This record gives sequence, structure tokens and C-alpha cells, in this order.
Amino acid sequence: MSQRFPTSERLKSRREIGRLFSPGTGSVAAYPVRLLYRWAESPRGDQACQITFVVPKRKFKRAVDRNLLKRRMREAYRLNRELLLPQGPGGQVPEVSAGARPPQLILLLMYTGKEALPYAVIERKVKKVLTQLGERLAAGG
RNA sequence: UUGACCGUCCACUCCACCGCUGGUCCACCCGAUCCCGAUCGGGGCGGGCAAGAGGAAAGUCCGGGCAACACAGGGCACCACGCCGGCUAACGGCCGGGGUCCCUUCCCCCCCGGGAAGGGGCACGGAAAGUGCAACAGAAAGCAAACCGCCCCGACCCCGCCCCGAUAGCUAUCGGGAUCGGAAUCGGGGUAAGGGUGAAACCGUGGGGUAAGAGCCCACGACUUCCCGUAGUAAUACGGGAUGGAGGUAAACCCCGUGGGUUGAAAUACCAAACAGCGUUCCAGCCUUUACGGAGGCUACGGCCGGCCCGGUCGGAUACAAGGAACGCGGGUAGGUAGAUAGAGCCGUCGGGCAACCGCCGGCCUAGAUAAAUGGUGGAGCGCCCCGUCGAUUACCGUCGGAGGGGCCGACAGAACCCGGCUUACCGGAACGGUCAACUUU
RNA sequence: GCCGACGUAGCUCAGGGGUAGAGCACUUCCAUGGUAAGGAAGGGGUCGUGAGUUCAAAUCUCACCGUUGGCU
Repeated sequence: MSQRFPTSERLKSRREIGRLFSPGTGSVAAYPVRLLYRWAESPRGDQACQITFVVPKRKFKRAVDRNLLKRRMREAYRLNRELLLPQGPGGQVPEVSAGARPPQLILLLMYTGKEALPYAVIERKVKKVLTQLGERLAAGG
């Protein structure tokens, strides 16, 4: 599948991001990352999935460090999306019945570690998290 | 030549693949308009092209632009700034000059004191407008006062000297007297030299003067304020004259001068789904008749009976009512657009200026994101650190050089409306210019 | 992005130019058969860091560092 990662697959609504931090959100964690997921309330675009990346300012005070970690997480997601979306980002999320409006999955990938880890470690953990979420959705979660 | 400092420039480099952001060109899809292939618009996707973080993007400490609101003028209050001149859009910034303090070196033989050169610091208006403050120590902390001391006067008493008288033999003792000298105590006064505290004690040295002393007077020197002259745009410096005796603190209140309206892009302007609200219109058609306003009928349809259908009944293009659709309205949410990237812009030649900087001409377009774009992987090189090894040198430590291995080694750090500064962080490198020092050669 | 506030003993806070304090906590002693309460004594401080003003700075000024609050 394509390894492109256009802006339309990024989660940009402040409202949806805020909802991700309220009750009812599922999460999968593998240190040093944690993946929050939820169904979108008002989907934007026709992508099956939108994602955003978060690094807390409390743990990384320099903007350079936060940018670097977000880039590493974003790169890991870009290269390993098919673990979660085997049919590609434009298709349907598996095991979801087709309604009038297909539901949209919104994701938030948070960096919970205290130190900046190299890309290889982050990619391994992101793979793990995406695999777990894919299994959970396939089981009807 | 070497070293130190300052200014200027750079901010690991290259290749391949996969990606990101805005722009532009091409192709396809979608929508609108004219109308049957064109125009316009926006979006998606694919491809091509060139571009894509900083010197501090940081802290948000100053100054502006820009925007909204407020505003007749003036004053008070509050805040900021403060040697002089210049630069600038402006500044608390920069440049040049002055003053002052500190450091280094040298000189006046040494000390003291002073001078010269170089470097560095300075929120450097006013303490002679007023109010306040100064712990402890000290006599006293601010304009005069007086603890010790010094000096004068008085009282009291003692001693010495002197005189007289008495007693014992001139000497000695006792009594009396009083000028003088001395000592202690008390009282009154003068003094500000000395004490010795303190961060700080009323100009320093010498002389005169005096009861003792004192800028009380004089000489020299230092200083304050004012005036004059010379140099300078000025701050100021030098010289002369007058004036005096005046401590510190204004990053204490304050006085003087200058400046400041307030709030900040989350400012502001525009477009505008959905839901809800309000308003208007419509919710068929057909037949007959007509004075063209209507009237009657059929049907669609609706209400009621009924679990539902059939059926019955009522109403019938209008209705008790409810709903729907279209259009419009205001507010303006989600969202979007502008603000927002061509500017106090950058580069270069020349010219002006000691410089900051300015001017002419020529050339260039150089990030515009919005949960927020520069990343990932692989390879090569460069630099740094560590490891052991080989060689050169050396008495050793070590230094230099070669090949090799290993480094979650590659400074500080990420634009968020834009500029000018300041401050703070920082591995290093390039070559040029300047200043200073040392050495060598001529 | 913008605008404020705060930093003093282990904790909570006073002190706003003149020898760093209070309450709680801690240590020792008294008292009790013992503990708590009570009483007495004591220890404990780079006053966030660095400069500057001043004779003198926790205090005034400036610059940094950290914590925290507000504005959509």
C-alpha cells in the first residue's frame, strides 16, 4: 500500500482531541508510547482513521525535543499503518458494519517516556501498539 | 611569526530510497454558466519543477509598525528614563567624546604622592529646596553638643615657700597671717588640637596667634558655587578672580527635565454549514357555471370507528390541528478566508562620515505552518572523544605521525503577525581586517 | 502566543535596609508504672542563582533559574 501520509489523515479538530481525554476512550500502552482511540463524533473527510501525536511539555521542556519525538512517532505510524488498516486508509475499518455514514476512528499517540529514545525502539513499540489495537477491533471492541 | 582580544562570515558535508509543507505547471475527476466544448470556480488524486527554520527562531526586557476602542484643552496622580554630541521610525539601543573608579606595565632613586600607556566597569541630573534614615560601637552620627583631656575663674581643704609669735640652743615643734607656687574634690565657663570607636567624626601641611585652642589669621595645596578669558557645537579642560567651610544615602521619600491614552493577532475584518428561532409562500389536479370576485361537484387527501385491511362516516381544496418543502431574515457556532509575509528587506559597486549610519545606482525575491511542515533508513567522508597497537623523538612524563576498532559523539537550540535592539545559551570552523604583547630579521 | 504572582528551617508561613523568626515536626531531659497531652532545653538556613547600589541586602535594582495562575 501507499506510504503516503497526507494531512487529511491527521486529526486536527480541537473538539475531537479534547474528547479523547474524556471518559469512554480506549487505550493501548507499550512504554514509552500510549495509543488513545475512539469513534469520531462528527467525522471530517472520508478517511477511516485520523491520528495525532502528543508529547507532554511537562516532561520535555524544549520544543526541539518534542518536535523530534513527534516526528519519530509519525514516521513509525506512517511506515506501519497496515498493521491497523490492512485495506488502506481510504477503505473501511474491518468488522464494522456499513451504515449510512461509516464511522471514523480517531487516534492519539502519546509519548509517555521520560527520556528521548531512538527511532528503532519507538518503531518497535508503535508496531506493538498498532497490532494490539487491530486485534481488539477485530474482536469487536 | 606566534599568542590574546574584537569585528565579519558559516552552523557537519555528499549520495540513494521512502515521506512532509506551501507555491507553480500538466493530466484526470467534481460543480456552475453559456450551451455541446469552451469559460470560471473550488476540492481531491497523480506527476514534473524550483523553494522550505535561527544567530540566537529562546527569554519576552525595551522600542516601533499594524489593529480595535477612547480622546476639546490643561493639570494632578502613576510609570519609565537622566553627563555631552550624534545615529535612528523609535528606544532604556548603538557610535564618538567627557568625567570618574578599578586593574596591569613603565617612569619620577625607594616609601608616600603623582604622571604616562593599555584594558575594563559606571542607572554619571539634583544632597547648597525640604522630609527621613544610619544597627553595634562611640563623648558625639548632623549641627551643634561636651565624656575624658587642655585652659581660666570661684569655693573648700592640704602641702611647699615667705613673714610674725611662742617653746627648746641657729636646726626642730606648735599657733597665726597672707602674696605666691603645687595637688585633690566640687561648681561655673572656654575649647574642638589630642583620645579612640566606627563604614563614616567638619579640608591637609607648616607658621602665627592664644589662658588653652580653633580657617581665628597667614602661606602653600585640595575642593564647592559663581563670574571672566582661552580651546571646544557641548559635556568639560586649562588660566584668573570672587566666594566660602558645606559628611553619606535619591536602585529612601522627593525636586527638576523629558517621554508615555488603553489593550494586544486569543487584536481586528469578512464568508458561513448543521441544529434551533422568526417571517412569507406553497402543499396538486379536473369538471360545470359565472357578473371573473366567486359558487357547486369529483378525486387526491385528512379526522373518527377499528389491532390491521375492506368498509362506514365526517370534512374536503378548505379546514380543529399537525407536518413538510422552498425562499428570506437576524444572530453568528463548527469551519473557512483575510490580517500573514515585498519589507524601516537582502546583496554588490561607488560616494559622504573618525564611527554608528546615510545617500545614489544596479541586481534579487528569500519559510509562511495553524494539534502546527525539514523527518526516517542505508552508505561514504570530515571533525571530536575513548581503547589498545606500530613508528619517530625524549632521561621520564609526554608530544607528533600512520593504520585499526568502538562511541543512543555532531554545540545551543525549532519560525507562530512583522521589524530594530538588549539579555541569556553555545561544539567548533573559515579567511580577512583591526588593537595589544612577545620573539626574529633588516 | 500574551499577561500576572510566588520562591525564607523537613512542612505551612511572618519579616520590605541594621545579629534571620513563629507554629507544627525533630533530638534530649522532666513528669508517668508506661504512652499521649503538658513543661524545660536544644539542633537545624548558600533567605532560588549571579551581578549591582549601599558602610551594610532576605529586604532596593537588574539579569537568569524554577514553581504556579489567568486569557481561546
